[in-house]
Amino acid sequence: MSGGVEWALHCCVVLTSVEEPVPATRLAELHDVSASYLAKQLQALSRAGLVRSVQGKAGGYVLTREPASITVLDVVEAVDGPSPAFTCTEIRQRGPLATPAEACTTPCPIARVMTGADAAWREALRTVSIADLAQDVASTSGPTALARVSAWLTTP
Amino acid sequence: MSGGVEWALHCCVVLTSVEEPVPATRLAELHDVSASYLAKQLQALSRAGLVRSVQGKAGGYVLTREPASITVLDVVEAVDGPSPAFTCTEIRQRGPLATPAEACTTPCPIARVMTGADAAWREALRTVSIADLAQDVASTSGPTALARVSAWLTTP
DNA sequence: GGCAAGCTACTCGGATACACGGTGTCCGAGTGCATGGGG
DNA sequence: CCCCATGCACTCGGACACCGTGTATCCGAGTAGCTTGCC
Repeated sequence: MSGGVEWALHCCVVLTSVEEPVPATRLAELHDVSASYLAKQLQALSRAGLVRSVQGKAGGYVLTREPASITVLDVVEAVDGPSPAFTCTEIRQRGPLATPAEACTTPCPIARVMTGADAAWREALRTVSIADLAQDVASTSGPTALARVSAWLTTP
Repeated sequence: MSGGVEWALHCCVVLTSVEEPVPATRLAELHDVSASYLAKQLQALSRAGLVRSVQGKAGGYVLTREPASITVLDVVEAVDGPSPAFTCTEIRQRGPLATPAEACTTPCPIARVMTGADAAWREALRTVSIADLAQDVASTSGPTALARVSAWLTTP
C-alpha cells in the first residue's frame, strides 16, 4: 500500500481541530515530511471530495464534512485508489483444459475468497471514523494535545 | 499484491488431485503462463514448506500436507511475504510538536486501525483451506473437472 | 538372464535483465488580501 | 472618512524526473531412470 496513506490520515486528524484553512506547507512541516509530495496526497483527498481547497493568500485545506462522517476507508480509497489489491485474471479460461466462458457463471472460487477478505478489510476500515481517531489521540496523548496542534497551525 | 499469488493458488488446487510429482513446466502450460516465472512462485512455496520438490527425470512438486491443513493465507504469505501492507513510520515522533518517545507506550491509533484491518483480512484467508477451494471447484465445474485435470497432468 | 556402471535427459534453484508504479520534485495558473490613491 | 482599482504574495494544481519492487528470463547444479556392456 502507498505510504502516503499514513500522511493523509494524520493530516485529516489534525484538520479536525481547526476551522480555518491550513496550507499544505504548514501540514508538511508539522509532520516533517516532503511538502511537495504531501501536496499530491492532499490533491487526491480534494478530488475525492473529503477536503475543500481554498486558494489565495489565506488559503489551504479544510475538511468538507463532519469528522464523524469521514471513515478511514474513505481516506485510504482516496489516496490508494478504490480498486482491490487482488484482480482475477480468469486463469481457468486459459490453457488446454480451459473451461468455456459460458460455463463461468459464478466467479472463480479463489477470486471469491480474495474478494471476501478484501471486503472484511474494507469493513474494518469503514467502522472507524476520523473523529474516532481524534478521540483516541485525545485519550492517549492527553486532551490538550490536539488543542496545541491547533494553536501551532493557526499562529503564523 | 503480487499477481503470482493467483498462479500459486491455482497450482495448489490442481496439485490436490494428483499424488505423483508434477513439474513446473506442466503446470505452466496447463494454465498458459510463463514457465520461468511460475517456477519462482513454486520455489517460494517450497521454501515455505507447503510443497516438496523432487528432482530427477520424473521430478516435480507435490503437496507436503493434507489439502485441508493448508490455508489460503499460507500460500499468500509464502508468495507475497509475511509482512503487513501498512507500516507505521511513527510520524507522531517527528516535527516541531513531536511527542517524546517515552510517551509512546501504546501504538499510534492509525496504526492500530490498520493492524486490525490487516488481521481481519488474514483471518478471512485463514478460514479457507485448499481443500475447500477444490471442493468448491468440484461443485461449480462438475465433479469430473479435477479428475480430468489429474489425468492430463499425469499423461505424458 | 542378472547386475552394475555409465550416460542421458530431465528436473529444480539461484543469479541476472527489464518494466511499471510509487516517490519525490518542480514550475505555472489562479485567487484573496493588502495597499494606496481618489472622491 | 469611505470606496475602488491596482499590485502582490501566497495558494493550489498538474506536468516532469528518479528509484525500488515486481515481472520475466536464462543458464548452471543435481539427480533419477534408461541403456549397454559384462559376468
